[in-house]
Amino acid sequence: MNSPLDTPAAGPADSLAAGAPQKGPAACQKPPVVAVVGPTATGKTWFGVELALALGGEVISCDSMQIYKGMRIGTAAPTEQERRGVPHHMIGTVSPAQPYSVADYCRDASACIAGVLSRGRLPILVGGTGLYADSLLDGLSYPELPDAQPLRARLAEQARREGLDALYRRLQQVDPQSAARLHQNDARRIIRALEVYESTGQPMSELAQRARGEPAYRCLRLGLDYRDRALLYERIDRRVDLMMEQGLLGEVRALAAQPGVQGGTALAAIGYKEFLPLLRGEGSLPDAVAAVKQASRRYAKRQRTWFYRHADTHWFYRDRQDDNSILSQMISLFRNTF
RNA sequence: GCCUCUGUAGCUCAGUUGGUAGAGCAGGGGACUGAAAAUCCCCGUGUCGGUGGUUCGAUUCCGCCCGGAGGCA
Repeated sequence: MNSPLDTPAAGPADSLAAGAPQKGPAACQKPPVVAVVGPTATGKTWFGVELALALGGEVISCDSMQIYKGMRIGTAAPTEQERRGVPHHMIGTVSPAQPYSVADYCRDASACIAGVLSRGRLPILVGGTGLYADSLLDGLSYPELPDAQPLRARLAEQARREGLDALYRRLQQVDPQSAARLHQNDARRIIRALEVYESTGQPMSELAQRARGEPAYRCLRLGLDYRDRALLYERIDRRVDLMMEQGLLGEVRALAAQPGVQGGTALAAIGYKEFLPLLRGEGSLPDAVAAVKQASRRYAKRQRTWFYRHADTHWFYRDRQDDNSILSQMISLFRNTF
């Protein structure tokens, strides 16, 4: 078999398959996963590939937008060249006309991870969608529920007619715990909580408690970031300019022209939604490009907030250390962990 | 050279009939359990261009200086 198991560089899968000594008593029960997280444009893709090459791994994308077909440029999904022969999963696998949710992601990504492990390789989760990463890695379970779309549409319509506070008051009666947790303006979550109640007959707060499962993997979380925020913002700006050179506008046009994508999740992606007015003949190209850069900066900030609250993440700052030393630290961290 | 307008938060500007100031945007912080690149919450002290004067008190009125815009020669 010509797997990385044969190479001395092979890591976790190696120790798993060969039954090498583990740290900790329960360590050998759960398979290892390395996760590379952080804000956009911090170099997650590059480090993911480097780690895969060094440790005998395959990359599993953890990105709510890279999952869609036909969004390569705007989502900065890795090209064949950037992948350098490392298999990548969960990129461009779903039609942009199709809704896709965390639950779908957890199901599909777990299957992917199982496949990677069965090949004796290390699964490396790479991406910036915090909800997806935590749901998968912390073992949140999403039980099968009936399709919520019609109910959701009905509730949204009701909010438009009677006002959101009507829905909020209803939630206060039906699921006071969730209502207390949610802000009265957070339409998205209020509707979601009512959805859960209507379709299951149980308050979301109770279901969520029961859905808190055991993590399925032993996970090493690696975070990438810049200490100097201005530096990251410069990188974001440059990357957006590069996307324009690569033909982002054409990609948006092609995507928007497909049947069934209007109003869907895919077109809500940063780098796409900002060009929609332009396609209708409103606004200027420079303004749209500036809007993409700004939305990306804000997104990076939200991602940072999300990932920083996870205490067991090892952070690396690319403006403090050179990439090779970060990489070798990551690798030795990996060897000490598994 | 003369005349007019203008200089207030990172940017665009408002305002104080003289009691040291506030909006939008930018930015910052936070939340997040089936749309998450989504959705939502909170956060505004800055030599009011500089310097003299009038005044109990000037960012506000007056003089001069410096910067910007326009007009006339």
